This record gives sequence, C-alpha cells and structure tokens, in this order.
Amino acid sequence: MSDEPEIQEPSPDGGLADHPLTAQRLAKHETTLAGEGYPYRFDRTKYAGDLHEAYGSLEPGTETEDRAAVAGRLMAMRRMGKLIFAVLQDTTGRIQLFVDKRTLGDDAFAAFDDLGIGDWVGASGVVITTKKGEVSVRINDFELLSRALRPLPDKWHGLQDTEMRSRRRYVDLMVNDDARRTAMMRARIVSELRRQFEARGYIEVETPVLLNQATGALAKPFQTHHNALEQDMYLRIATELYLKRLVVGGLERVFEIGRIFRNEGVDSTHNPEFTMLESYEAFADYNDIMDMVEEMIRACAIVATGSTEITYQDRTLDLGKPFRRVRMVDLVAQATGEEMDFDRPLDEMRALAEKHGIDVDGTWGHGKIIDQLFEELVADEIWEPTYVLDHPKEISPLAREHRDDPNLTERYELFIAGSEYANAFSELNDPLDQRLRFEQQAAARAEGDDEAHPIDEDYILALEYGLPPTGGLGIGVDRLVMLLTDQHHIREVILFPTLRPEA
RNA sequence: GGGCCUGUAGCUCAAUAGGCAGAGCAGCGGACUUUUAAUCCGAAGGUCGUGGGUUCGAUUCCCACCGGGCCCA
Repeated sequence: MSDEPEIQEPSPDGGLADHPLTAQRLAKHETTLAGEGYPYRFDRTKYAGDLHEAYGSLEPGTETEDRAAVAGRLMAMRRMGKLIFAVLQDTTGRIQLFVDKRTLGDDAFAAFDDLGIGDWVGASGVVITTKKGEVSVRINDFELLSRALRPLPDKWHGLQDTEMRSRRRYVDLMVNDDARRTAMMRARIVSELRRQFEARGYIEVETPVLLNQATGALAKPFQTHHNALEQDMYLRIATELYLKRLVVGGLERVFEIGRIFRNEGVDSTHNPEFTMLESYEAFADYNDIMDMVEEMIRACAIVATGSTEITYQDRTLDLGKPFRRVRMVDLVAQATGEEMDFDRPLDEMRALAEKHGIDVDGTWGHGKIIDQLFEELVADEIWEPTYVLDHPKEISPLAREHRDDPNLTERYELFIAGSEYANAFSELNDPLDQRLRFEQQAAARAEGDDEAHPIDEDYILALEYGLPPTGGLGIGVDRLVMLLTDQHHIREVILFPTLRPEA
C-alpha cells in the first residue's frame, strides 16, 4: 500500500446498489435483463386525453366493449387486495388502470403488483367507468416497458426545491403539472410565432452563432477559441446585422428564432443564453411593425390561454385593446414636469437627472440622460401594453433618424407590466450615417462607456450595396412566454437554465 | 459586488437554550374487490451541504468554503 490517496473507482451501477431504495429496483432490473428483457416498442391505440374526451361523460359503473391500449409512466398504485387502481401518465394526462385479479389472472396480477411507481407501462383492456365514475381501462394484459431505478418525489407535494427542479427538469416534468403545462405552452407560442411570420411571407433563416466580432447590441459576449483557425471567436449577442445583410441580398422578409448569448448576470429576467426573435421586412417602417406585433401578441395569447385578457402577477391585463402609443420624451416630460428640449444646456439636463437620483456619467448627452430618466421614473410604472416611441438618436445607433426630428429615431419598445417585450425600428439604411453612428459609439467607448457598440466594417460594406427601407423587430421570446404563462422567473420558462456545477 | 435567508431520510417538512434526530409520503412485510393524497397494522430508513474551530460533548455556537433563494447595485 502506498500513501497515495485512494482513487474512488466509479461503481458500475452508478451507486444504485448503495441505497436500499435503489438497490431493490436495481435487483428487479437485473432480473428482468437476465430473463425476457424489456420490449423495444409498444402499440398504443389511445392517449389518456382521448379516453377522457371520448368517455368522460359516461355514467358511473358503465362497461363498454371498446378496447384501448395505453402507455405511460406509472404514477400511483392503490392496492386493494385482489384489486389495484393504478394511474398511468402520458403526454396528454392521466388515465386510471382498473387491475382486477380475476380479469388478469394470478401470475400477471402478482407481476403488476410488483411494479413500482415511476415504471413505464403499456397496458390494454376495455374502457369502463368505476363506481365513482372514473374513466378507466380494465386491463387484461400489460407490459413493463422500462423501469425507474430511482424513486419519484412525493406524490402530493411533487418536487419543490427550486434548484432540483432546474437541475433535474425531467423529474420536475414528471411530477409537477405546472412545469409540463409551461413547457407545452412555450412550444405552442413559438409555433404560433412561426406561423404568423410565415403567413406574412417571411422566411425563416439561420445566421451564425460563432463570430469574429460580436455586434448588433450592447452586451458583453462569451469568448471562445477556434483551434484549427487559431483565433478567438465570440458567441453572438444579437442576430440583427446578419439578418439585415440578408435583406440587402434581396431576401425581403426574414426572421430568425435563435439562441443569443450574453456574458452578464443571472436574475429573474436574465439567463446567459436566451431566445430572441428578430425579423426584418423590406419596404416597411416602424409603424407597420407596430401593427404586426400587436396582432402577433394577441394571436399568441389566444393560443396560450384562449383569450387576449390574461392574468399576470395576480392582475388582469388586456392585450385585446389597441396598444397605447406615446413618445419617450413626452413620458419623461410628464414624469419630471419639465420639457425635454435637446437645445437646453447639458448642465441643466444633468442637474435634472441627478435630482432624480441618477448617477450621471460625464460622457452622456441629452439622449442618454432622457433614456435614464425614462428607466428610472417611467418604465416600471407601465402596466397596460404601451409602445414607447422615438428614442433619442444617441442610444439608438442602428435606428433611422426620425422623419420629423433629427434628435430622435423611428424606434419603439413595447412595455407591458413594467418590462420590455419588443424593440423595433425603421432601420438605418444609409451607410454614411451608419458609419457616423458607429464612430460616435467608438468615441463613447474610448471615453469609457463599455456599453457602446463596436464598429462592424463588413456590415457597412453590405449597406453600401443598398438596404431598402426596412422595418425590423426583436422580441424576447422567454419573456413573452413568461407573460403568457404567468411565470415570474425566466428559469421557469427555460427547460435547462444555466446553473453552477452541482456541489 | 452588498444585505438578508437557506441546505436535516428518496421527496415534503419538523425539532434541538450544546446531551441517543422526528413526522407524512415513497419504499419494505402484512390485511383489504370500487380506490382516486385510499385505509389499517408492523418493521426499517440519517456523513444533519463540506472542512476547520470552541467544547467533556456540535446538526445546534463561531469561521471559511460550496450550492440555492430573495432584495439591492
């Protein structure tokens, strides 16, 4: 023996034999493997949901002659001696199995009795309703399809621990109806968004995630390294500039629903990777995009909840009536009681901001100060859907100058219940102006503003070939799903949120 | 980054002025042919997040670390 610390050999069963609860299940599993093994397929004829829909209105104590083969995870076993009530859960819901020793025979009944909660089971029989009226399948045959070697959480309380619910989402999905419902609703919402764009003649495209330079937004990127090319690369922080290159190329209506990566903090509305929807439409301006977003959000609400009137954070929210449209400068003027005039001396603007508790940076101009006042005084207070219009040019380096006001841009953000859901503009399509804006950003960056956009020369090159007038849009998909599913933390709508390694 | 809270059986939760750690569910043995959080009887099940410290004795007090939550920046 040496003094070296003993190396822990990983046990071949992953530690299952070390705990009585799993050792029993492991032993049964090994017996099955040594014997007839597990089936490779099962012919299901009915989902749980089908049976409840078709037979839910039958009188208690009805016996049909209709055969059904169901399959799912065994979620409950109520043993009554020579009778077992078992509950199978499939993707549509739950169905009770009526397991009668006389129907099934002694051996098969004993085998069913030996099943454990969590096992995957396929069973067939006739549809009946019990004395209490529960739609059930009285089985005369069943197969153990796969065994759960680990026990399920508490049947009544489910899995509560927030961390475990995220780490072992599969368990969360098994036992918590709300987790399943949210995942299903997210799928429906994303599907509806696609349908909406396709109905408008958009095509779905995929632009690169791995880039030499992360541009198109104000955010810190994740850095990685390409070994063969011997160069550092970045994960995208937006899809914007690539999608507009495609419009330059003549793909006049494009959208992308894609994963975006931002190397920033984690909180109730931020995950390092999240899903962004961006779209660009040639010949449209931001007014057209406002109309479109309103229709799409209503469509998604109906798909998710059946109504445009939803409940969010215990308050009702009417997405059905026209969204309010109001300029950012007017909202700030109203909140401060002072007119937002770009000709006003900058010192007065700074003093106003400081009066409202804002820590003013020396690099800020009128536009940035107005934006900060908006964030500080107005944004949280907005409940009803509101398009906040015409952001200052200083904070909108990719948006086109407003046709009526050179200090502003044709841009809007959609605010609902204090949060931002969409950001859109009439796209800046003049390469000369775009270069100027990038240079202003570069100057701000040089003065210490680490939230300034980097310059993207190749994008300017693309603009030099001509971008038509274009209306663009970005929607945070995770947040939209949160809104429509009444979830208040982004981890509840992301199946596998970013976590530290387990302790 | 700061403040507060938190980690106990597979799960959901208790308890301890510092002295053998407790329940429900799940699991195991038994009874039961209409249950649906079934019921009843019985026997089990713990590295109290990890590592230090104080102490005769630490799950409990102190320190550090790890994971998680909420609020603030």
